[in-house]
Amino acid sequence: MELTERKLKILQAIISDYVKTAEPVGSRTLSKKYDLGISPATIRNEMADLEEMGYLTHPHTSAGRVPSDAAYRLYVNALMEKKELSKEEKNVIAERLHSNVHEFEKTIEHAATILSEITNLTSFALTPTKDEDSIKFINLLPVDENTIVMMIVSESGKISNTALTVKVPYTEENLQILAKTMTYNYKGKKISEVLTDNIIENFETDIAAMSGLAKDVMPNFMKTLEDMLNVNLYMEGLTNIFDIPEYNDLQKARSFIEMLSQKDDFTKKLIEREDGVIVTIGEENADDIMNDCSLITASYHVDGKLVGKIGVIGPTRMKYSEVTSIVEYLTDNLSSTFKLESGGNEEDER
Amino acid sequence: MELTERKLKILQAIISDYVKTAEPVGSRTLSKKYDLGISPATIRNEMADLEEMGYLTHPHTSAGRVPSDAAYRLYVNALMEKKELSKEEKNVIAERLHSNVHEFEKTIEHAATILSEITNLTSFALTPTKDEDSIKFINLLPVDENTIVMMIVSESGKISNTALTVKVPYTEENLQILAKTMTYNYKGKKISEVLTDNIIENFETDIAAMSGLAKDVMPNFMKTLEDMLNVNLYMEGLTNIFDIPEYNDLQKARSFIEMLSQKDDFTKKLIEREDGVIVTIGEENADDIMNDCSLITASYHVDGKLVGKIGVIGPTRMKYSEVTSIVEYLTDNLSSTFKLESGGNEEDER
DNA sequence: ATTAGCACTCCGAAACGGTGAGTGCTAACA
DNA sequence: TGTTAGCACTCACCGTTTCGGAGTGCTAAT
Repeated sequence: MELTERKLKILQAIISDYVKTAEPVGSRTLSKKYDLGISPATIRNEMADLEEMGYLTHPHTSAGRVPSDAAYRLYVNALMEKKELSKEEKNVIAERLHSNVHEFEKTIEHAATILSEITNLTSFALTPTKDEDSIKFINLLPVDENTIVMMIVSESGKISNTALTVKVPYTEENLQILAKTMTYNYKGKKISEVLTDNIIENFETDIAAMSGLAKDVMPNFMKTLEDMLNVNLYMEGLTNIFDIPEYNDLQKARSFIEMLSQKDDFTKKLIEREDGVIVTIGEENADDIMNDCSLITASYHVDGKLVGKIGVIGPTRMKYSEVTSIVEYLTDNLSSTFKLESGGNEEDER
Repeated sequence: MELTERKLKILQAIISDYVKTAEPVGSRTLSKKYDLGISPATIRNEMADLEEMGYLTHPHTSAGRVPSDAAYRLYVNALMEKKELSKEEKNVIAERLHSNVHEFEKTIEHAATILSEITNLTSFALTPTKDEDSIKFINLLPVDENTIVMMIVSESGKISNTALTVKVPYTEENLQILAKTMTYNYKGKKISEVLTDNIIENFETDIAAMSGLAKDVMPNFMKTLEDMLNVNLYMEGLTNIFDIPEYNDLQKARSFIEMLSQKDDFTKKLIEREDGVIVTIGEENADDIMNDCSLITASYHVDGKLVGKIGVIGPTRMKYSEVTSIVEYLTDNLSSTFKLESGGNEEDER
């Protein structure tokens, strides 16, 4: 069967109405509210066709029609006109985002807050995966007799440090030497490689002769590196779910919240998604428990290399056009923020 | 009216039964399940008395009795016998806690996880308030031409650092001098005082002559100090609420989750609570939205000075005896862990 | 091809009635 | 005088029924 112009119009009207009201939309309502120039009966015929084609469903015989996942997909791919955010909207977002840039992670978190407040959905933000990140230098600093601080700075500017207790006495000179040696050995190496290869072991035997210090330091070194690879997930507006009619039911609200509370699982799912603006609708989500959700994510870049993600999750019935635009604008904005911040000199246009 | 021995026994039985079943308990059930040696009719009379005295309520005429907040309070204060945890239980907790001590904050977070899993309630943990913490030393380290790292170590062992971009060129010597001067000026001062007094301004004028470096460094210094004062709230088992019959209702579950999602507010409430093991029941909680929750918190100590909190929140119907013991044991354990960690000298068994 | 008309379906809200757990009261009992 | 058995009464709960309305699909007329 052909998807005629008229069918598309009707479909669009149904989607638009359903997104607003969350009620199955009937032929009468449709012909009244949207002047399509045809009578309810005609619309009914068309709707029957659309249902046959898989774009509409029927909660039950005597109810109106509801768009299927396929309908939303069609809408997102073809029908939807990208909503250009107005100047004011853009300003609001940009201003709010920049009102709070003094720290990297805070900015990311803040972005999630903004996103949630604007869309009234549950939003999340993922700090960059640092697989590509490499070690810039390592420093060891004395604190007191049996405490030292190990500091690791990565190429991307991430700093991580740990206090560690050493059992053997140390001299400041020893520390310096160990730090220099470590820097010399690991500088430029990818963190993930340092962790997977058994570089550490080799190194330990090399240096063992020098001092027992290394024995105290190295295990912590690895742990700290692990921490540096960890991504953080921020989530905002979790309780917005309660305002959404689809989830006006204890079971559904429960499973939604439980799903998002499994932060590790959810993080993994997010990391696996492709970069760029990605929309997955209902059953397109591999995971069963997300089968009546839609997920919109977009990736931002730090320094052109590291990639983090930000996005929203909500019912399949959502304002795809608007939300997509907002998510996209936010990530663009984040990317450019982090380009400026890290380098200061923006000569490259990639 | 007198609270006779028998009335207390009945009350205790009612509480015990209600805590288990979450169903209003009737006179017949009571006389059958607990051999009090009196008939349902007698129990009814006593229950009527207890109701008059404010210890019981009636959901409706023909329902069993339900303990009031006052009853729980009485129970906690007088009736409850402190449950001594068994050796195994203690071992399980201790082992789990110590399986993961490589980092301070992680340990705290981990404690919350354990607590939630054991009690099946929603648990939380608060990192110590650092009002009392003071600065130990400050260091500035070169990274590249226009990036340096500022590291602040506090008396309690907390380390915090930030990368900052400096606009003026610097020499390593300059950094050293600035760091030394800062350390000299702030060492031993409480962080909160440094932030509130306008020490900074004075300092800035002092040092202005030396280099423009200070201008780049000082604002970041304050921000980092602020961050160091911030406490973190970890929460676990939020969705346990869904398994509790009292919250088997969208409205209630919603308000519970919303309340706990206001992390800032909730944190404030926790900080304001006294130290030690504190139990607040239902309407005893100042906040309206917590009027049908009970809150059990206890404080742990770091290095004998800083105080953090850990606890659970759940329906007023909870196993006070058990939960209190667990919370207490956990905090004791945390306190001694952090004593060991910082000091190294363990005088206690284990 | 479109539309008006009509019988039909089915959800959801409201009304109904029976059941059972539990109470309060009274009178008998030890 | 405290305790208990008996009994009438209450009321949430649950399944059933009823009814109206929104919406459909089909057919026949335009």
